[in-house]
Amino acid sequence: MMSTIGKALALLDTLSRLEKEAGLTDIARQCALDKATARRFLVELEKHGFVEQDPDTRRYRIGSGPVRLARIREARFPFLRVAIPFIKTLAELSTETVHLSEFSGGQLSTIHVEDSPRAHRITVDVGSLLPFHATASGLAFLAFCPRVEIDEALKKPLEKFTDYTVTDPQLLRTMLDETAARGFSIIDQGLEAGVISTAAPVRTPGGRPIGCVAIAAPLSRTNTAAIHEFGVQAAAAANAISEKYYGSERPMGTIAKLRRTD
Amino acid sequence: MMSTIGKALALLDTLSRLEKEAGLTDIARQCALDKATARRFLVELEKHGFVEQDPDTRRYRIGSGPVRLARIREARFPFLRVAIPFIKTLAELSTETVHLSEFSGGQLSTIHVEDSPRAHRITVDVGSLLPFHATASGLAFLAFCPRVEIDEALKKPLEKFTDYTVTDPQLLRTMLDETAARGFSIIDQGLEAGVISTAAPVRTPGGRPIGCVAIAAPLSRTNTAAIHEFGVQAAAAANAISEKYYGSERPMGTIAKLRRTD
DNA sequence: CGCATATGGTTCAATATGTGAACCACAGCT
DNA sequence: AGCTGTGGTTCACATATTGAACCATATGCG
Repeated sequence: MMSTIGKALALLDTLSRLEKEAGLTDIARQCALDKATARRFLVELEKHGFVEQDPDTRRYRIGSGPVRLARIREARFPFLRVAIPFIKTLAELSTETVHLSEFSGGQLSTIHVEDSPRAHRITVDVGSLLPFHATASGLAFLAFCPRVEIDEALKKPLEKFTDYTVTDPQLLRTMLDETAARGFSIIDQGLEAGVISTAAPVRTPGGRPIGCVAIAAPLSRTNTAAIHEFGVQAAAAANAISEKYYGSERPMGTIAKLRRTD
Repeated sequence: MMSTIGKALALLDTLSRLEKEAGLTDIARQCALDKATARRFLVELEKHGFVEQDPDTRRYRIGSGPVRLARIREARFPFLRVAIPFIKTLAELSTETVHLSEFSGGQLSTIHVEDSPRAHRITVDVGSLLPFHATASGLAFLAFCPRVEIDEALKKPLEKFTDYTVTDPQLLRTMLDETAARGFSIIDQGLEAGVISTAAPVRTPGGRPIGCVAIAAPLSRTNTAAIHEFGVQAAAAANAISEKYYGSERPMGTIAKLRRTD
């Protein structure tokens, strides 16, 4: 069974996914918890500032506790601060929307977006989740994970978001192999029709992916060559971030050759 | 006894206070938990991205889970975004250090600071905690809280930070009354010698304080008139933030008259 | 080298802790 | 009046949490 802590954090998570503040009954239902249990959790979380209850409406929302922790985390581990300049440059270079994701709590979520300067562009919301099998980021992340984690990810039911979403584990495996070999992933309309994306992982010196740099473009104005160029650029940016972030430790195997020779 | 959730969140909190990443034994000791318990918590927290374990050093640090939540919180409840311009303006106007605090988890903590442009200035760290009885912010916050919460706050042992720190509950009560009547608080060297501060609460339309705007100045270059002027400015800023933040709902009683007539 | 003492991590019986059906109290609606 | 929806509370029962004692490994040291 899931621990109490796990349940409480899951509650926080669902509360964060809700469109807006929610009432006790709602929250309990959404989390599949008893009303009494949900309330005990909420009270406990509130004591520590992780949730707040509006004194008027009595509805609950995420509190400012996480904000405090986030500031400390960012101060010690300034992933965003390091990565954003590269993302910005990449957005200018590619003239397409570039977004950065981070792996956290078993999910890959968008942590920064630089919009394409063009009028016709892809928009991505900060905070949105990126399914492993249906997005370039997901694929790029998974491709550099240990075998076990790939197996586990592909074991779960894979949602079909568009007519083009690949849900066959076997086919996904070959796509992952290609991604690993190439250093970047390409997904054609996996999550949304009309969008093609490419992504490459930011990795620790040990080679573990911690997030991805992705470029998303309207399918209508791209071709194979352009996508490959984007992929190379994304890989270069991801690699540059990894290096800058972790200092100039050993430049990590497989993907190193992809660094642009500039 | 404290709930499991409480203990886990307390662990997160102490982990956040530690200067850097910490090992299992350290963490267990700091949180007064058994090693086994601490580890179970850490594992559980890690599953949800609230802590990370460095794969090499095996030490633990705050994870990126809180960052996700914080972004969502700030998107829905953009306190900082709304408040910062006012804080900036106030810093320019007063030429002293201005800081913004927020109530969370039973504590008042600093969430933003605009430094004085002067060389000789007070510095305040983002994240630092503001004791209710010894800071202008604490006093301003408490002064507009319901009686019960004042009683509770004054019941706790009150630390004496400097020779000037007021720790007598009775005297503090009269100071709170003055603060409530005036709309802003003044604390003379309550937390640090040589520093005088004034603060005013940001409040919900219902009148509940959610945080404070405070101005901190070196005692040596201020006088009664200047401090009062700062107080009025802080109250005006706090009020402006409250209004902007909560829309133009009813301008909330007591403090309304303090809005600057500009 | 061997012994001592750190560290991170694991086990399992005892019990403190969390659980949830049933329970209020209140508010809005018919 | 009743009905139905909230938020919130209680308490006997069940189970998740606890921590002393336990590894395994690593570092320090005479």
